[in-house]
Amino acid sequence: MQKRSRQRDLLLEILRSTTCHPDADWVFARMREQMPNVSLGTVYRNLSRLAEEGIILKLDVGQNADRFDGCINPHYHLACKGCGAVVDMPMAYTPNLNAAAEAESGCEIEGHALLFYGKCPSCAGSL
Amino acid sequence: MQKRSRQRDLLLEILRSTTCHPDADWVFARMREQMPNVSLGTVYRNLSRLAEEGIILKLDVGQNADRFDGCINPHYHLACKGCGAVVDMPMAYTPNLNAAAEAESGCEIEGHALLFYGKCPSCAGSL
DNA sequence: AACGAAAATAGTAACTGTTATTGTTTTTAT
DNA sequence: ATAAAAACAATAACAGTTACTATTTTCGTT
Repeated sequence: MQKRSRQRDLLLEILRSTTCHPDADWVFARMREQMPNVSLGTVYRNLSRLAEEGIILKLDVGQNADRFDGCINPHYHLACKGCGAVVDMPMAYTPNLNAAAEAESGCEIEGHALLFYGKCPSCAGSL
Repeated sequence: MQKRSRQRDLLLEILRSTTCHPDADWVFARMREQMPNVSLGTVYRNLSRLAEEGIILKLDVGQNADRFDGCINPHYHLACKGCGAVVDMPMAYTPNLNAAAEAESGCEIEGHALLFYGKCPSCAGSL
């Protein structure tokens, strides 16, 4: 039987109030500001759990640490080679890709992740 | 000034003779069969280096360990939730996606990775 | 072919992100 | 209010990877 916790509520609130696709450490730091004794394990445990429940999204962006996203409608991302940021791409999600992939492959497709690499608007042009 | 090494030559030969998108440990095991004193550090060092030089491909498939691919013409992959395998998808690479992404985003796109998740042909249907 | 500087290696220690463990606290149905 | 279940804080353990150091290999020069 599942029970609420102030820690998980705060975590979700923090994650939903940013667009920065943070990693566990960033979330931990924000949590500590309001709840100084929260432990890193709790952050990891709840991030995993919420992701498994489909309440948040876990992103694998090829950098060392996993990133998380409070926005769960399917969309694509760019990992910026300049500043390391992960930003949402303003382009339509293409559910057709799944069918296209299933067509000749013999695979059972459940979903896809499309990750662009390059430079975010702030870093483009600069270097 | 760059120098060849028997270790790196063997590594590349091994990687090019398989289609299984192995991780560092797998490569290490195959290396040891033919070169019993090779060290794991050497495997990691050369995998990174070859990937940086664009001679091989480093894949980030959301599992714990990075995977590597001796085939560098751009193509897409599926990470199988059943057996953990990473398989090539028989579908055309879409260079247009880069332009589409660049269009409204203000980003400078260098490339993209498209990863499907689901089940590979062997695992599809089974469970 | 031998020499020597630069590059690469083997072996090992260290580091990073994450998960597991354990004893305590919090939650919630009764 | 009670007590069982769930979640927690703190910390240890773990996996994958990188860094270090002393030794070996490569290869241009002699």
